Amino acid sequence: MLTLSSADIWPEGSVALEEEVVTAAAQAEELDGSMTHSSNGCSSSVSLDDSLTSLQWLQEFSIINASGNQPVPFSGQNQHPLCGHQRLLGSEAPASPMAGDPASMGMPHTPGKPTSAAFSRGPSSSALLGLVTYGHCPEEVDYKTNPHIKPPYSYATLICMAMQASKKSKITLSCIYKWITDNFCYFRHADPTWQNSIRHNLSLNKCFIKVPRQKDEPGKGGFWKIDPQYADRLLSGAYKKRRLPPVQINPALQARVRPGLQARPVGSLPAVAGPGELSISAESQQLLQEFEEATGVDQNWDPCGAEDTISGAWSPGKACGYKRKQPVLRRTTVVKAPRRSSSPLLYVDEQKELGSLKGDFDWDALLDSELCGELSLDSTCHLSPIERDEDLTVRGRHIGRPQQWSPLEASADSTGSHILSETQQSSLDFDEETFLATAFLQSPWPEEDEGGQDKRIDFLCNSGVNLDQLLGLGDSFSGDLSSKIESFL
DNA sequence: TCGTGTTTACTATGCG
DNA sequence: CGCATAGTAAACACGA
Repeated sequence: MLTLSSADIWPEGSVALEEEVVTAAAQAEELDGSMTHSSNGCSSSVSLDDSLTSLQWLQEFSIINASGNQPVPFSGQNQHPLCGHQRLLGSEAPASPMAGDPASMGMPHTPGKPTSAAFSRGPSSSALLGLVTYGHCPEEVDYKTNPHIKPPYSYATLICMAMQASKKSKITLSCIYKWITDNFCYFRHADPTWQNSIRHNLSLNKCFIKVPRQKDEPGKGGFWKIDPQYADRLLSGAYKKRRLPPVQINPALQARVRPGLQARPVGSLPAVAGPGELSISAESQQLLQEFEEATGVDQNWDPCGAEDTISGAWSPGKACGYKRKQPVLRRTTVVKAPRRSSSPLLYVDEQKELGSLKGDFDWDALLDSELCGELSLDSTCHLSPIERDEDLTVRGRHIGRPQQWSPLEASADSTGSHILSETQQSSLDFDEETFLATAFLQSPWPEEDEGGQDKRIDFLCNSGVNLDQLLGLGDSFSGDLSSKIESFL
């Protein structure tokens, strides 16, 4: 039994265990296809002989472990301290198993999976909410369960997060894939070309260092680690994802939600969902129609894009008005058929192979983290102090109080869904997103009740991770940011 | 065959 | 407008 502390493994931790980690990771990879272990407890002690094979390090990212054998931090509805509206936490997930993942309708649900479903309010509305989440900010979208909204993080950041989440000095490409798909539902259903982008990013980005697999190590590919000197840049948001278009909806799912839409007038919706389609209540359809009318989504919706979607050749850019030129036949005269998205199968396979997702990355927990316990995200995605009157400045940006809600928010009633204007969206700064995400990574425990605190303490006791280590994260975190967080804590 | 890794090309976006 | 960054697509090589 070997216990790894975060100081040992991330990001500049001792490399004394590196060989063990590599070997264990290789073993884990060998068993990758059978990673169906359920959590064998919440201890953060990492046992090389079993936990690495079960990727327990990912399990440790379960913030609100709402599994049936774990106390549920939240029960019922909570007035979310951040956004000032009703939201359901933790315990809601089992009650509405598919709430956050309408695209997985019919898929076996893992009871107690900490699906946060921050703004999903039931199976009928969740799909809609995914669609109407306009100008989303990460704290308003449950990326873990919302298959419609592409996370606003750059691939480099996603990779970095995966690496950091792994708590290992190096991880395999497949682990990166897995972490991303585990924690961002979007990628479970998206065209798998994002994996190409991940690989492209790993190869091209100086931040990532390839660690070749030892000769005697079985498995494919090598390991990847983050260059510590770039880690802070990544985590501090220096590597920004370019601003997102107003709406990034997974057209593959959009097509399922709105089959045959192109044959209908703009703004209209199918009255009855057919087989294999998502069932959307009339109320939800009304909301969606209102949304479309308000935002003009359909005005920008290109039926040709839908065709592309049907054929599986989709990219987020295409879905949001990116008029790609006619494909230029370069380097080859052979026009390959567009790759059909294998995401549904992928998802099925994942469910079968992986069982419960190991990489619980609960965005609700991010919201409810200690950091956010005193901060909120207003409609402009700015952090706002809740309990305090004084304003805050994060990374040079003023943090204001929530000031306005979109009209559609009211129409979304208790859903609490935020519909942000484009201007508001444009104000979304990746620094803050990364800040929050990183803050979560460092302090992923909600401070909502004793159970949560107990778990946190338990983790700290068992994992050998102290707060300083969490806050320090080597050089991966800029000092000013750390001090700000510490001041919040 | 498939996963992995590299490379090139192109386009979009944001910013000075 | 030019540059840097980022995303997408594709070709290709290599090894398990």
